Parts: sequence; structure tokens; C-alpha cells
Amino acid sequence: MPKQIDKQKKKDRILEAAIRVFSKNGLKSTKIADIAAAAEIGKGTVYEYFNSKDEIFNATFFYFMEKVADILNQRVKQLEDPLEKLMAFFSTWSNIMDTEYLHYFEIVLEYWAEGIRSKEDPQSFDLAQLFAGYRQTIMELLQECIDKGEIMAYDTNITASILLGALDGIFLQWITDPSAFDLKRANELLGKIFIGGLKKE
Amino acid sequence: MPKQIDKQKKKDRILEAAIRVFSKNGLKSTKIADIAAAAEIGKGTVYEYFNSKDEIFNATFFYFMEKVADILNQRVKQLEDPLEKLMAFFSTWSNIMDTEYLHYFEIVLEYWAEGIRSKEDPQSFDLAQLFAGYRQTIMELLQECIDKGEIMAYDTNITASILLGALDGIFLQWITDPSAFDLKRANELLGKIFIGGLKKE
Amino acid sequence: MPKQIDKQKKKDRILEAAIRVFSKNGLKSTKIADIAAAAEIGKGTVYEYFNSKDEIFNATFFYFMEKVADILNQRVKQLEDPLEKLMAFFSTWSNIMDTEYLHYFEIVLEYWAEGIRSKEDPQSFDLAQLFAGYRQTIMELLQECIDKGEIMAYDTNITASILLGALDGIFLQWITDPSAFDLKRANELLGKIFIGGLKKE
Amino acid sequence: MPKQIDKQKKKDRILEAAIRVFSKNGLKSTKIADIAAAAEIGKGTVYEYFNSKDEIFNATFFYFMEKVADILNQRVKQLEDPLEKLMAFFSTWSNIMDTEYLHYFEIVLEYWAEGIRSKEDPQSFDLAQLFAGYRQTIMELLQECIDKGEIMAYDTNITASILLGALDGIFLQWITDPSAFDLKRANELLGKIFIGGLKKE
DNA sequence: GATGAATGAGGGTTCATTCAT
DNA sequence: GATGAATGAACCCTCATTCAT
Repeated sequence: MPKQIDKQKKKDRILEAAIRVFSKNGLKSTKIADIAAAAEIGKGTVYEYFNSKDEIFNATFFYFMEKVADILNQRVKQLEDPLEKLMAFFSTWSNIMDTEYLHYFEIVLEYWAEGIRSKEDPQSFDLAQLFAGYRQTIMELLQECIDKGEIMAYDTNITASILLGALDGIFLQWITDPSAFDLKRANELLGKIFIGGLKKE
Repeated sequence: MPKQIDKQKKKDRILEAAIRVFSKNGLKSTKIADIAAAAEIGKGTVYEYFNSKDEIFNATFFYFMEKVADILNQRVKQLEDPLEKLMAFFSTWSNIMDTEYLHYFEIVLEYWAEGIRSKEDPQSFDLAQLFAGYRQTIMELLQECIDKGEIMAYDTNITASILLGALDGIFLQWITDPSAFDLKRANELLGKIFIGGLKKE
Repeated sequence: MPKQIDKQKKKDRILEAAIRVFSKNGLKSTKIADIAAAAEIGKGTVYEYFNSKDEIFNATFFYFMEKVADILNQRVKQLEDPLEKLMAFFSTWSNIMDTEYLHYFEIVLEYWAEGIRSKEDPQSFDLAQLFAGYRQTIMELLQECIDKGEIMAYDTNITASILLGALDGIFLQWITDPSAFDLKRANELLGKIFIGGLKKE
Repeated sequence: MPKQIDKQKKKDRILEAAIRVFSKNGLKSTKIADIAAAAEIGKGTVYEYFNSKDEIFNATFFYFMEKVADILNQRVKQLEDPLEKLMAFFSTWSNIMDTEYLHYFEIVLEYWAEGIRSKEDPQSFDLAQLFAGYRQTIMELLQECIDKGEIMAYDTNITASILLGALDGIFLQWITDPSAFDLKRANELLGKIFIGGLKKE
């Protein structure tokens, strides 16, 4: 009777340790030994659960994005009105920042940079598809609003791109210097101005 | 001082080569040998002009940003009306994409990622300050518009953050998949909706 | 002592699995995990029966050589005439190739190489002694033939060395490319030419 | 003006060091650091001349075989009579053993073992082709002897295989225990018996 | 006894940096 | 000043071996 281990749980534990270390030191400077130490396991054990450093890096991305998607879905599903949903999408974004995950976001740029470089690599996460998914969600909400006659009928794909881009861009800017402006207020104002600009007069 | 000028020229040549190689392969995968080869000089010669790989990376950032700032200033200075200037700021951004520098932008994220990580490192470029500079420019334009009574008097710092963030975010999103949407149209619509939302009714 | 017998059976099972895997992948590339998998037991169980990978490798050698010796002895013992015995020694060698053991022979070189390197290591198999044994057997047969006046009285040690060497060498050459020549015919012709050369005119 | 280096000479120097170390410790136990130390250069320098440990191992094989072929050709070319050439082929083999290269032969088995395993690997040396070349040379000599009516017209391919196999096999046997028999005398007797067996009565 | 999860020493390889020419 | 050969620190990954269950 060998030791019984919840492989998935341990994998997640390693991933959480990896996210922590990647956030702090970046992809390049992070050593497998660091991740192992953070997960309080031996260096070799990491390789029982992952095949390479790159695989770990990619896995942290998915692990992290899933957490974010869960939070977003949970909030948005509770609402009925598409415009409210849209607004919730904005506000939840900044709410996530208040959680324990805040400092994990410091690796997002690294994902992004890596993702752009390895567009063709099927092994790596597909940033294009990730954005496309978010755009799709936003587009559908926009279309509902348009159908209800609540906002102007601009090209929903472009409009969604702008909204998503703004959310990301503001956040990234804020991360470089959290004291520069208040993120929550920025996102609220973004909603106000943007929805204001979209609304029919 | 002709020697001095020659030195600077060669330094720039190395930087341009470095930007090219960094854009293509990323910071981690770029070897000093690659930069030397791209600059058509010997590997050792690189070290006559720079002290380390990191120093080169930082230098490319400043070199690149200066080019961008030059183009932006040139366009904006030609205009008088603050609202027009604001719009020009938007459109020029996408115009830069049409230049030869387009594919250089693929390292911007690498700068960003590196910059976030090394906030305290005085050696590296100060992203926070860079954004602060842009925000300042935009804030001043916004204030002028407000003073003229053309737009609503929202907090100019927050508003500038949103504008700058949107520009960056839309661009970064577009870079992951240029076929997803038309960047120029997105920036134009951003201006339309945003300025529309800012304008007094 | 039924336990004892079971232990031996399991040990043999591991050895047969090990021979199979060593033959296929070589000493270096063979992992303990591979042997365990081939023997359909757990990795740790291997260590219940052997102390180290090297011990397994050495044991396979003896296990294998015993099988070969059994076959050789069985054949040779049935005959009376020393010259016939000598010929049988030749032909049996190639007959073994027709058995299931054929592809196991691909590790013989590995044994050989390892054996040469670890001449002094008392732990490892003693190739010198193995050859000496075979030489002794052949020498005795040769001496009988000489005594009977059937062949010339050359130095029996040297002659035995030549015969044994020829058998091995032809086989090894054949193993590198079984399509190069017919092993059975080569061994038959070896007997014909060699015995022909030994016979008194 | 950079350092001027005879790359080929240095490559050969590394190869000679590698042969020395491989001979002593075998493929597996030899560390790149050992080769570097034996060549009196830094570990990294080895990689300026070779891409991997395997490449070095393969290269030593070719380097070594070329040396052997040179010596063989030199001797055989001086003679006219095919039967004498054949005999020279035998004796030269053992003469090579008297040279400084003797102990290098201890890796030959390793080559052999590796070569059998990697039959399909186009990167590695083709043992089958090596043997085929030697067989071809011997076959031609045999055919000349047959044409001259000096020996019996046995299948020359098989006969050549036997001769080559015998040479190799005797040598390998001897290497495991040089005190077991006198290699030179064995080879001479091989010639005597074998040619005796081939000769027409 | 059987197992396989955990381990860490060990070694191949990379590449920024140095320095003799 | 320019060069590129030389270097070795650093790090990823492998896998024989251990040991708790």
C-alpha cells in the first residue's frame, strides 16, 4: 500500500508557490529550486508534477486566469440587466485587485510578453484567444443593450476591444505605481464616461 | 570632437541592432552575440560601448521612447486647440504603428514587465515616471479644455490615466492579434465615445 | 522452503525483464523504472531483490551466460568424438541465435565494454575468467583430437583463442548488420576452413 | 586583430584528450569537465568546438578509425602479391597494438555497443558500413588470390567476414586479459591455419 | 512484502563577460 | 579601438535510491 497522495492538490500547491515566486522574481530569475523551496518540497519533486519550467509557467497562467474568470462569472451571473452586467464587469475587475491575488498580477505582463513572442507555439497559452473570449462576452452584453435601445449601435467588436483595452491598460499603468491614482475610482469613472459616451442622447 | 560623434553613432547603431533583436527574440533569448552580429561588429566590441546586457536593454528603452516622444511632440505642437491636440495625441499613437517601428513594439511589454519588477532598481528605466510624464501632458490638455468650457470637469489625473491606459491597452490587445480588429478605427472610436462622454451636454 | 523458491522466481523474473530492457535500450538509457515496468512490479520492489542497478546488470550477465552454457553443454555432451564435439561447439553457437535469446545478445557488447573497464572491480563479472573457461573446454577437445592424431599439434591455448575469437568476432560483426552475410553459413565455413587447416595432410 | 587559432589543431587536441579519457573511464563516466581538464582548457571551451558530448564521442571514433586506416593502407600498399597483402593485413593489425594507440582500443567496445544500439541514428557512425568497407577490401584480395589459383574458390563475402571477425574477436578476447595468450602469435597462427585451410591441395 | 512519492547529488549545456592579441 | 577565443558560474533536468505507508 503506497502513500496515497492527492496529485491534483499537490499540483495546485506547486502552482500557487510558482505564482508567488514568478510574481516576485519574474520568469527568468526564478529558479526551479526557488519554486520547490516555496512549495516546501524537494527540487526533484517538482518534476514529478511538471515536465519543465515552461510548463509550470504556462500552467500558472491558466490556473490564475481560471480563478479570475470564476470571480467574474460569479458576479456577472447574479445580474439581469445587460448594462448593469457591463458595469459589474468593470467594477469586479478592480474588486479582484482587493483580493489576495493582487500581487500575483505582477506576472501578467510576463505572460503577455511571452505570449506575444510565442504566438505560433501551440504549447503556450493563446493570448489572442483569451482576449477574443473576453471580447465576445462584452460584445454580447453590448448587443443586448443595443437591442434594448439603451446605447448607440456602434460596431460592437471595436467597442468591446476598447472597453477591454481600457480596463487592462488602466490596470497595468496603475501597477507600475499604485500611488499615482486610485484604481477603483478610475474604473468607475471609465464606466461613467464611457457609458455616458455610448448612451443615446 | 569628431571622435565623440563617431562613438555616439556606433552606440546608436548597436542600440538599433539591439532593438531589432530584442523585438524578435525577447530579452531572455537574445544573446550578446546576436546583437553584435546584427550590428555587424565583434562580440567584444559591444562591451566597448556598454557595460552589460542589462545596460543595453535599458538603453534601448530610452532610445525607443525618445523616438516615440519626438513623433508625438512634433504632431501635437502643430495644433492650437487643446481638444484637437488631445485628438491628435490619440491618432498619432496609431500613426506610429504605421512606421517602421511597428514591430519594435513587441518589446514594449518586456520593458513593462521588467520595469514593474525592478521598481526600486535605480539603474533601470522608471516606468512610473514615464507614465507620469504622459499623464501630465494629457492633464494639461484636459485642463485647457475644461477652462475653455468644452468638457466636464472630472478629476483630470484620473481622466488622463484612463485615456492613457485605454491607448496602451487597446494597442497591446491588438498586438496579440492584429486581425482581431482595426487599430485605427478603434482609436478613432475611442476618441469619439470618450470625448463624447466628456463633453458637456 | 516455498518462500525461498518464490523469491528466486521473482528474482529471475526481474532479471528476464532487465535483460529485455537492457537489450533494447542499453545500460545507460535503461532506468530502474523501465525494468520495474517490464517486470510488472513497483519500482521500490526491485530494491527488495537487488541492491543497485549495477548489481542487476552484473546479475543479468551471469543469468544469461548460464543459459548459454546450459545449451552448449547439453549439445556437446551428447557426442563422443572430440572432433565432432568441436564442430558441435561451432554449430550450437549459431543455433542459439535461432532461439528467443537472439536479440538479447545486443547487450553482450555492453557486458564486454563494461567488463574491460572494470577488470579490477571484484564486484563485476570476470570476462577474463569466462573466456578462460571457454578456452579450457576447447583446449581439452583439441588435445583429444591431437592425441587421436586427427589434427596438427599446434599450441592448443593459442588455437583455442583463435577459434573462440573467430566465433565471437563473426557473431558481433553479423549483429551490426544481419543482412551482410548468413551467420550459419559463415560458422559452417569457419569450421570447414579451420578444421581443414588444422588437419594433418 | 583577434587571436589567431588553428581551429582544426585544437579540435584534434580535444579529441585526443577525449580518446584518452573515454578509454580510461568509458562513455558514461566521462564528464565533459574531465575532457576539458585533460585537454587543459576550460569546460566551456569544449563547446566552442563540439556541440555535445555525443558529438565528441562520435568524432573520436572517426578520428581513431582514420588513424587505423592510414596505418593499414600504408602497409598493404607497399606489397604486390595479394596473398602477401592478405597476410600483411593480419600482421599489421597486431602491429598497431604495439603503437601508442593500444590503450585507446579499450573504447572500441563502447563504440561497438553504441553503434549497434543506434543503427538508425544517422548522426552516429555506421558500424555496418565500416565493416562492409573492410570486408570489401579483403574480398578483393581473396578474389585476386582465387584468380591466380592460389586458394580455393569459397564464397568471398563469407570468407572475408570470417577473416575480419576472427581478427576482431581474437583482439577483443586478448584485451580482456593480455596475459592469456600472445596476440602476435595468435594472429600469425590464424594466418597459417586459415590460409592453410584455404589453399588448394 | 510491496509500493511509488520524494529526494538531491550530479552533469550537460549556455552565455555574459574578460582579455590577450 | 576591435576582436573573438576562452572561461566558469549558473541552472535545468535526470534518475538511482530511500522510506513512509
